[in-house]
Amino acid sequence: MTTATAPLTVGKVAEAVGVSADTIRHWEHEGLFPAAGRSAAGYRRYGPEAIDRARFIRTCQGAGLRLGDIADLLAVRDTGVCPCEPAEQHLERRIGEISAEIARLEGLRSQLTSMLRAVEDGGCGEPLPANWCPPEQCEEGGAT
Amino acid sequence: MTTATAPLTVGKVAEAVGVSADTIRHWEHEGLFPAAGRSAAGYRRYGPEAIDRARFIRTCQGAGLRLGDIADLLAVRDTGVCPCEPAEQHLERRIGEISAEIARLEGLRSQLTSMLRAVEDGGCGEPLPANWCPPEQCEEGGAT
DNA sequence: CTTGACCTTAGAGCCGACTCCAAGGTTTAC
DNA sequence: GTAAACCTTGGAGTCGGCTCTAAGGTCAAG
Repeated sequence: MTTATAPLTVGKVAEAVGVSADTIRHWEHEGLFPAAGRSAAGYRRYGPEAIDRARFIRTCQGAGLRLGDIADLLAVRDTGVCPCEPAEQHLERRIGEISAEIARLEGLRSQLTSMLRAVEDGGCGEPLPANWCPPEQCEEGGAT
Repeated sequence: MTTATAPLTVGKVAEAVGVSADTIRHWEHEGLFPAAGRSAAGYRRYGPEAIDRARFIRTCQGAGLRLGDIADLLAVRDTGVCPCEPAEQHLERRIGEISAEIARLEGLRSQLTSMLRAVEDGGCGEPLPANWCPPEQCEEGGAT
């Protein structure tokens, strides 16, 4: 059992989860990583659990959570309790946000699509609520 | 016909289209508005066409185009030609981007939804590909 | 012992579209 | 004539998550 806590450097942790060392340092700066232990020379040294932590963060990011949210979850996790409860709330909120965004984008897309169709069909007729054309030009059927 | 070109100030133009004067100045800075004429005191003075221009910009923004895209369209518009052709390309590109984003968000949402369901159902069982819980805890069926 | 790959720091830069600030000059309404 | 409401400028700040830089110190391999 004397496999000695492998003295991971920041770069090793980063590599293990597929991010840059800068990113890990950034996470530390943002409070997602507690201040790491340091070697004599001042290098950050991590135990293997740091990789779990980093992976956790990545997973949460994959789930669309922001660093601030993830910091919340980590704070709970660090008490030794599963962050499921707060995670539930974050997830619900996030799902709501995503649904709203999808709805917005779908509305936008259908708007753009009909614009595009109008442009393809009739050219400069009246493709838009506003005037694509300079007021002097293209004003053939000026129904204001 | 001597209604004299109403000497609109930046604030008037802004108000007419529902943005701030700062925004108009920002647009000018970004090249969407040509340098306006100035009054003796150095105030920007606009003719009524500035309102058309601003409205055009707002409409394009509503269509999800970025300022850079809109600047392109305006450049065409300023030659006296309808920007329908380039607009078509911008619209197509934008629609593609939006569709991709919708797809991404839908994937994300269904992922989050199933996570949420798992969390609601079973608690800390195995709601996530990563470990929500600190490695020491909750590890009941550790299939790595 | 040298070379090269790592590590350290603080701080600036990026994307997009504003928004706000200070400190002053101008115009307008009463 | 005076006060309020406008205008001017340039530059910094906002949000999010990095990414890059410079100028140095450290460590492992050969």
